[in-house]
Amino acid sequence: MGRAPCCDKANVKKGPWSPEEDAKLKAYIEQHGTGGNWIALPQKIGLKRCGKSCRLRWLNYLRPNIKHGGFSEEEDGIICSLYISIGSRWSIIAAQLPGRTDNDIKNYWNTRLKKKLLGKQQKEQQSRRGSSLKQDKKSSGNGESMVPDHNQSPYWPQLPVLAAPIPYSSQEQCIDSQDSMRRLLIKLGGRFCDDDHVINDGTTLHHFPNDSSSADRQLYEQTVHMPSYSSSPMDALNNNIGTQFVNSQYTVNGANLHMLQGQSSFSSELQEMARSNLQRLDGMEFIYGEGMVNNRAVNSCESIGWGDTSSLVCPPVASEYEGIQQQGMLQEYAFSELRYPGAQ
DNA sequence: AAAGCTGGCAACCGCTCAATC
DNA sequence: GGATTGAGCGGTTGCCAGCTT
Repeated sequence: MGRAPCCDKANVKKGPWSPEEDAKLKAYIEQHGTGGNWIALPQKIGLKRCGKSCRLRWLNYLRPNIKHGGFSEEEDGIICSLYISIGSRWSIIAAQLPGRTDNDIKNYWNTRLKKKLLGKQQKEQQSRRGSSLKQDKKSSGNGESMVPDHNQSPYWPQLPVLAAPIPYSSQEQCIDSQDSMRRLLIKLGGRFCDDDHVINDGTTLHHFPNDSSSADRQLYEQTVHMPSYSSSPMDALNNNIGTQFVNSQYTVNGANLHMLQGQSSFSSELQEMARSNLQRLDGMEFIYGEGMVNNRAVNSCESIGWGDTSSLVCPPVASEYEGIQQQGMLQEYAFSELRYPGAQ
């Protein structure tokens, strides 16, 4: 019954690998292969290491043709595209970058790429804010802005764009989702404005007085904010990926939260990121609730493993990953190009 | 020059899933 | 069919080098 124990944890060396250990492991694997059994490997070689540790060392460092550091713009683009499409599935992302390991990519994303993108976003926001302030001054003329002061607080313009275009099945759900939405916004590093009725389309700010008729607002939201999905949200996502959200803005009806129009490409990336990772982001549960995913109802309490979610994300990447073919890659490149024009 | 801080990276930990008994 | 283990994966931690004060 069962198999032999993995390793004697007390007799196992931890910490950095010595050149001698590296040499032993490399020489053995190059000559004999792993034999399909990592656990037995260290004993055969005479290494006081856990099999897991050997495997990791080989895969991340000793394996031939491993590249370290020096990520190109092209690789950046691929990583971003895939991260946004499938989330932090580093092994899958690594498989698209020959010579790169999942650990390397993970570290690169966490330490550099994420900051790089955030920095880019902040720059764009600042310049946009600068130009819109000029416009405000011009258009208001008398110095009285249509925009309430609170909208100029630092909390307002940095709101990340979040897509929540999935129709709610009930008003209650929508209202109950406020906390989830807040948590998500915080998690994504964004800020939100609690003030009612204020909508920012990226260039002008519209203020709905409290006594605005709901019909007016509904019309406004229908014509400007809410994209309509013909079948399912995810169909739309798949069909319009990379284009639709940039030009969309949303209000969450009754939720007192407002999504800003694509203030930057990175904002829409976060949108996508949020959409494709909903089941893994705390606070995203509000999006699905009992909503539809690819035309099937999803119970909000159901735990959805990644293995079950192939239908939720970009098909070429998530559902048929094993053979990501050129078609898939081309899609990713196109997607990337939309967000990083000229980056490749 | 030294102490403290920060960022990058290697390695470990803990979990899930598949394979095996 | 259930128990156990191995493989693989993503998240986290700890160390170290470089930078700042």
